[in-house]
Amino acid sequence: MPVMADVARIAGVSHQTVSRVLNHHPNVRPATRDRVLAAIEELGYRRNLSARALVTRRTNTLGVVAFDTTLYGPASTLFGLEQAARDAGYFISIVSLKTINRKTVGEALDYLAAQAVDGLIAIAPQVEAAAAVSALRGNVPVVAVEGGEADGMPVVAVDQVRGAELATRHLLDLGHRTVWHVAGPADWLEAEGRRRGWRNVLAEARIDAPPVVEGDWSPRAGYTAGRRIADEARAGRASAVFVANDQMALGLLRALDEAGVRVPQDVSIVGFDDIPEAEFLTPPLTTVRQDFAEVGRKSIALLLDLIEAGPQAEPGRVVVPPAFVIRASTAPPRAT
Amino acid sequence: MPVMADVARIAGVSHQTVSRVLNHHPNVRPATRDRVLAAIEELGYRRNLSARALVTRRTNTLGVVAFDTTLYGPASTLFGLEQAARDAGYFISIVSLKTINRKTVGEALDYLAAQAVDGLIAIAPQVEAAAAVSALRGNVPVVAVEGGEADGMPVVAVDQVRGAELATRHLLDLGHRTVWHVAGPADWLEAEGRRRGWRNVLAEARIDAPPVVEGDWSPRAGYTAGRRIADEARAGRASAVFVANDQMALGLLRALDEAGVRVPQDVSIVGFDDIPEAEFLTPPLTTVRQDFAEVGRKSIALLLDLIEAGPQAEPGRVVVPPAFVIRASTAPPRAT
DNA sequence: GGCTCATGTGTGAACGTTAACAAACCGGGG
DNA sequence: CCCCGGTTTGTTAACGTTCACACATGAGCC
Repeated sequence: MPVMADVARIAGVSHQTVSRVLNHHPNVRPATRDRVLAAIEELGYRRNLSARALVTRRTNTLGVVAFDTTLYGPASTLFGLEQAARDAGYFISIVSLKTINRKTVGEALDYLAAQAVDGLIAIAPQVEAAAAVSALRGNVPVVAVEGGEADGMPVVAVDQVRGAELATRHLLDLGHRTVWHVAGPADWLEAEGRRRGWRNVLAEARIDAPPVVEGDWSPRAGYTAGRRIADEARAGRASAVFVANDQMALGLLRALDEAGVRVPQDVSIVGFDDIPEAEFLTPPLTTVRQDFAEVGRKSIALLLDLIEAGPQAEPGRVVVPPAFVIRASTAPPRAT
Repeated sequence: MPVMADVARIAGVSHQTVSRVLNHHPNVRPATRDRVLAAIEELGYRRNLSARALVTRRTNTLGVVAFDTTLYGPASTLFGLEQAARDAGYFISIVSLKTINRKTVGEALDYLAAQAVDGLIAIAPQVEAAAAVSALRGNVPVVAVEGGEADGMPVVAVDQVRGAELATRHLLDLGHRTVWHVAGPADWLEAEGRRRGWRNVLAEARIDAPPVVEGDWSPRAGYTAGRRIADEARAGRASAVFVANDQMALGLLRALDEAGVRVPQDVSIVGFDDIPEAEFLTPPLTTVRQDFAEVGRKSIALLLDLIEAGPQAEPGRVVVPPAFVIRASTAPPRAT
């Protein structure tokens, strides 16, 4: 493998001049630059990033701590993150956690610290995760994705509350007397936001909120919730449900079908996420779309700002608006 | 940040001894080792990987080239890969491609080469992708995941043919006269394998294969295929379908439902992948499960072997068996 | 013509680690 | 007592970059 000195020899300059060309230093005569570039081309030279990192103390690598990257949301965010980082000339190193607690988060940060990442993105959807990252980060800049406002960490997130409000209001506007809610796990920030948005709208409309049906995001939880909802529907107490994510909505749809409760004739359903499957469920699901790719891009942009600006930059919170997608799982109630 | 020399001073040894302790060199007196370890602990010292990489010429980083990591399969494989690499003390650098062709693959490999990765995993599900990677890799060891036997690259893959055979045979065993197939894109290796398995079983049973219905993995394609299948079913020509993946099966289910074709009474459906949603579709989907995590682990293991062994290692092909999961979308035909 | 100043280029020394070699130490056998 | 081999430790020189500085060169000005 050729090194800088080889290029320098071929181009008839010093290695320092080669370095200057590579780093786009202004004070290089065009003719010289061309000679160097030609030599680089000729030798197929690539600079050694380890050597560079050693002296500049920057690795050009960003660390990402994520949780269950198998789910559509995190996977899409990751994709956006990776894309944006690459465009910005950064490398990305990912740690996917199976469980989130202080210990696993600590190990993840250790692992990334070992790599001397220049910055950190924490996909920290749980209250505890955000806190753990905040507590354990050294003095690396950190951006939280979908995190809370915890401890002055800058945050990039979809406006969950607004999304939930759109969903709930849509159901009320259709004429439903009230809206049930199948929620995500209580310690997830997104679940909390969606719950709040739902509650906001009901409160505003002076409607007593039905009890929250707890779930864990999984289709199975949605199925279990669906049996409960089916009972309520048959008793005439439920005609509209806002489900905290599409996967649960899918399970719920299954349970309602089993119970002979028709959607949307008997019960209207709204989901959250707009997974690729949503459009092809039976019936096609009305849902709230999150632009995960945009979240990824915004996060990288914010993190790079932070790295440039140094620690004096103020936290800030970047919010990405959700979109509401109306399909066939919602309709006016039968007996208006 | 403390460096090796600082640790050495505190421990009263030379930096070289510190290095030896860190690298588990045998010839260090236990007492000395303990002193060094204590000093490391005291200072919170971590070694600088850039400096290490500079002199050892190994970055301890593995590159992964992937395609659409938003899908369940690739995302799960990635997760397994990441897990396994971390366990083995390696870092992972990922490039997710939006489109696969020689140019994009070339850029991806360039990007990873810039990082001087020690080895490469190519999630190369398309014929062309595998070829591109094979052609453009330098002399880095490469393992293809779900790739073809192209050009002597070692491959780790789920046995697609066998999975398809299990699915098709199951339908025939139930008494169906023939089995239709909704296939994936022709240039995907997995699609090809599943198609072959389906054809094998029909040929073995001396049944003329119905025309292949082409799809592109998406729920939408499944929906389109479903309208076709519904027509065939009403005409009494189709009572069983093997769909090349679960997402398409989902869309197909939707189309059949719309057309008033009942599953499994009128038509039996088998999918492929066992996505988390499969169990909660209406009806719960009989499908072929792929152990993506295992694929990830096996790939890393194979790649590390290759890195150790050097280029003389023979290619080899590691096959992960699929599992067949029977649920409620398959039944004997109505008129036996 | 000599001075200043900007521009372009080269020289040497880091950066923090590992590798190669050398030296010191220790116990045992002659 | 001395030499020999193995174990343990230290010294020095890489690895390939960038940074700080010094040195040319040439233009512009008095």
